[in-house]
Amino acid sequence: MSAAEIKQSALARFAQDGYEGASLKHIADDCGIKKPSIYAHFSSKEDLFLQVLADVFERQKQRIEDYFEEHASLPLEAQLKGFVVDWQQIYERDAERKFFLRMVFFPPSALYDDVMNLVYPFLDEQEQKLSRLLAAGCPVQGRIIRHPRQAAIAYLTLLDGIAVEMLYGGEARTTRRLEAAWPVYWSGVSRER
Amino acid sequence: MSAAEIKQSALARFAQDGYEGASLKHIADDCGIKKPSIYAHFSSKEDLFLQVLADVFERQKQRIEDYFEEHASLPLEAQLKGFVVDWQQIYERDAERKFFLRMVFFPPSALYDDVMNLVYPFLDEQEQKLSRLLAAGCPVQGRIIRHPRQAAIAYLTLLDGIAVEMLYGGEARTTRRLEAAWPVYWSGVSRER
DNA sequence: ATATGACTAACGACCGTTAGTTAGGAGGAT
DNA sequence: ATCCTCCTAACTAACGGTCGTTAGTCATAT
Repeated sequence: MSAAEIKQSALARFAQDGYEGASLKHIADDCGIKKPSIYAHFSSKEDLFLQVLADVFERQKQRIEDYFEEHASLPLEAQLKGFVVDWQQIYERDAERKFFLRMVFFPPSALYDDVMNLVYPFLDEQEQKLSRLLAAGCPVQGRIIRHPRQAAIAYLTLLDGIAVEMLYGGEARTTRRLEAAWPVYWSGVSRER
Repeated sequence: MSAAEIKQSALARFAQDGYEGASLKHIADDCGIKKPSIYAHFSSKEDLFLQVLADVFERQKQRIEDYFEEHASLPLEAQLKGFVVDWQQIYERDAERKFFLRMVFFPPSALYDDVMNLVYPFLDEQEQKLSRLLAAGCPVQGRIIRHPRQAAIAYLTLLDGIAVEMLYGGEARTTRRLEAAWPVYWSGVSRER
């Protein structure tokens, strides 16, 4: 049994039941060991949680970076919409996103500061990156008719709206929402109709 | 001490700490009684929670209804944007919204079905009402260039995106998000630029 | 020989809950 | 008016269970 396997089980439990709702016994059961064995790898529940949290944020950052690097040659609209689709597809089979969203929206109140010290820089960086992307992809006579920052904020709003539906709506409802909201967003920020 | 006061304290605690994270002791302390006294009014923690939940959904429904009735004479855009603003302003001083959003997004896993039996009908009704509003407000040669249902879904997506920012972003960030995203939405669904 | 990572046993604290008690107020009968 | 009764809503004490955590032990592999 490795620390990585424990973190994986913990991730799933934290995502499903929250920090307070997830017990070390459940986590231990999930990966086939006894509760005190966790303490051979982590000094406390809090320690386990914070390590999972840091890992998730790191991977999340990496994944976003990878996506936009891989699809840099696509037209801007395809890049942006594809990112949401990609996000959705991974989410379906990935407790990581649920954990991520849960901790961003409702961090355990005992660890509020620890969580938010990761969340705020992450969101700011994401907004800046998007602003640059929107500004760079559409120079002087480009298609975007909004200020890049405004288009970025609106995009993040859309992203969150989709994310919310992911949390409880299932795949069909999420797709429906994306297909309805994307054209509205795109025609709202671009010259196209 | 009345049952209503206990429910109010419970609401605040459930909103802040979640179902599992909120203990009866905390709730009792908040309203100045001892823990077992809660059982004079509620048969269990679950009972208390479910009563709070039902109340919140009832009031939420009522509030939405009242808003659109009061502002029925306004132009459609003002009605729709005003609703978001109204929502935001009430939220600032109201644990009720936080509770509502928390339970919609991350219901306690032990009571998942009870919560979702309230959530799904609520959301469906809201979508239908919005569709009717958008369809009725903009007949044949109206301003909306989208199918009413599509405009409604996109509106709900916007609403959720704003709600997310309310949860952790504070008032300033929420306003910034609304001011950025609203024009994008409106020009995306209407003839106006 | 030493270190790792499992284990069992048990700790104190807190959880939701129940039992049993008590103060206070309402209503009715004398 | 006063007594008696009943009900309500609070209380203290304590229950069994689970929580996170620690101590101590033991097999395995380096």
